[in-house]
Amino acid sequence: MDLPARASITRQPRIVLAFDLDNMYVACERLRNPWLVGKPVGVQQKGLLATASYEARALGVDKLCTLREAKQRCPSLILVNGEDLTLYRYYSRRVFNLVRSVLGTCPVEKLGMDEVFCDVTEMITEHLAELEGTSPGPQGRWFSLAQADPTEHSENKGFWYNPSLGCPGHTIPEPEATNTVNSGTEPPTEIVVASHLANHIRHLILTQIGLGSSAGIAYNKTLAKLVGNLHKPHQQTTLTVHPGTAGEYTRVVRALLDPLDAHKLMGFGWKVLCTLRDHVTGSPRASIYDTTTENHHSNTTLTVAFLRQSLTEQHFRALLGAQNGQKLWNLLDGKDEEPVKSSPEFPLTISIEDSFDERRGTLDWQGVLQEIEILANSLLRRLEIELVDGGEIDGIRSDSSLPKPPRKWQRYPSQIRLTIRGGHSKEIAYNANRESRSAALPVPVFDLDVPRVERAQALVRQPLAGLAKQILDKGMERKTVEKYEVSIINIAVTHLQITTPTKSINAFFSAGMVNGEPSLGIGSHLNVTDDVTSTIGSKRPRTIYASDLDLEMLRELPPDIRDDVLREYGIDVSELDLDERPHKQSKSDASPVAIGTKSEARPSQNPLVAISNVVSEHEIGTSVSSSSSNDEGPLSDEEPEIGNAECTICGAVVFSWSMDAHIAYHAGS
DNA sequence: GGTAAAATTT
DNA sequence: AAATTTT
Repeated sequence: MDLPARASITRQPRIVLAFDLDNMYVACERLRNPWLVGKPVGVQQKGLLATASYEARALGVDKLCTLREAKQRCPSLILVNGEDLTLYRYYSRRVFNLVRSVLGTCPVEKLGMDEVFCDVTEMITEHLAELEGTSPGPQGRWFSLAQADPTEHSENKGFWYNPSLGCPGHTIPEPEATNTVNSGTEPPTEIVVASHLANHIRHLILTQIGLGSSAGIAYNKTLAKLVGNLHKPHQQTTLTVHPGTAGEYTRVVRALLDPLDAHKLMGFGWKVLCTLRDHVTGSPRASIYDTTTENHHSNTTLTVAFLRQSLTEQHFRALLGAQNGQKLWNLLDGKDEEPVKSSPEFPLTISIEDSFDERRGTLDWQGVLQEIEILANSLLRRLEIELVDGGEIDGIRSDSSLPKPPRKWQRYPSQIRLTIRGGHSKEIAYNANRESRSAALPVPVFDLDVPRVERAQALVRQPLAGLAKQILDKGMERKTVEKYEVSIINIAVTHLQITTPTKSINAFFSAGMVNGEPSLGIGSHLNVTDDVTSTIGSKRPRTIYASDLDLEMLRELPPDIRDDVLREYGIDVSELDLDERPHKQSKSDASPVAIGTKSEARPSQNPLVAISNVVSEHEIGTSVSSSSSNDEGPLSDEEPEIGNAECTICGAVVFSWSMDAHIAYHAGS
């Protein structure tokens, strides 16, 4: 053979697409409530602005600023509460499923909520092989796709593209430069075709799901992601140089990477940068949390060029570990062999957490248990949505008219872990003060015949209360003798398995005893002491009216899940006239319903159904900063702050601000 | 910076 | 099993 002996231990370069959904949270909120389209929108999580729409950024709103700053800079900013992630998970999964169905057997990896990597080497190679010896017709080339999900997009078996037009969108280097400056090196056909494929997938995501995206196309993950971020909303960028062209590749990639902050490369996180900085500056501990700037990565920006010139491969291996150091060192040259790993159909862990400020997070033992129970309940709810196959598609029942199939768990977590971060000091480094304990997950939590609240309560009694005790009694800070300071509580289930668990726990549901002691009152109906109930959440439960819910949308839900939703909000199903034709509702006959604060732990609406989560002016006032003069909070008023309006078409009463969207809903159906 | 999840290290 | 690190 003419192959050099043991030619490449190193892998062949892969053709990688990296997709990034544009402004995902805002885009999702706009799908739920089209009234938000074109307006300056901010997504709020706790007291901060998690993200802002491009309109808002144009008006001077920075990401990562406090709500007060945001409102100050841009009074017209519309805030949406984004603490409940259900809606984003839903779209994230739809995008992932769509991409996977288009690409067939090619690996598709989900990175977080809004990013997807695809290794399309196989697909491109096969396509090119089929084209061998043929020439493009008048319409160009036909790219035949893997059999897509027939129910959702049977039309889309492929797409036309014109290879002679080069890559759609931006390229690096620019095509002119390729032709004139260099000796006419054309981009490899495979990367051009991959670029067309990426373009088509973006088109599908936009037309079938309604989300805009950006993409990067390159010969490895790091570079694909990196160039994808170069031109952001609704664009794509292709790095056309092939690693085989060693000289040119190095030149182009270095020109690209050298001026960048190394932090932009995957793997160069805060810790790694601190380690490197300490050794470069020779001043160990110079880079701990900087309280003056309140910035985690600090002072000196380390560029890729600087790192490569001031340190060596050996330094990297010594400082960061032989394996990891080598990988990171190679990254400085844009060398990255990380394979695109197919994301499993089910995650390996599922966790849920809530954060607490001093007000909410200074709790006695009862209070801690109460918060844990709320989280446990949310977690169980999520497990049922995501792990139980009850004919759900993307978390929503598909057809309520079919006989209900037996609800079967698709995965069984076997461990449960409780993590608590104590203390509210600003000084604590990002991840410090976290302690976790884990235990076997009692099998009876899978018994769907037992009401979820009961299973949640049982889970608190065993084993969560015990785990909490272990954590809190081992040197967690407490404010007074009987108050604990907690800033984060997280509950995770892990070790998800396909096989049904066997280990059984005696009398799991029998109330009363924890470790031989009488159990503490946990359920809200139990012997909760004094003011605990009334201080659930940072505000008093807000009064809303049943008519505030979008009845039209609710009617569309299958009865069982709809009832479940309503039950969750404590709404008496009989109050709502859901199964009959809509009749007039006026404010006076709508019944007040108490709803807690919005968060993942306390969802206040079905995020897929509610028209939106727009935060009222008053709430902004409260959450920004406690200039609120009374402990009750301004929202304890009987009157809703927001005007309602009655739909002239169906008579439903909705928020005034959502009427546009409501009308649009009629138009669309 | 809040939330979720994975991988790696101890 | 717990803690750390990254995205």
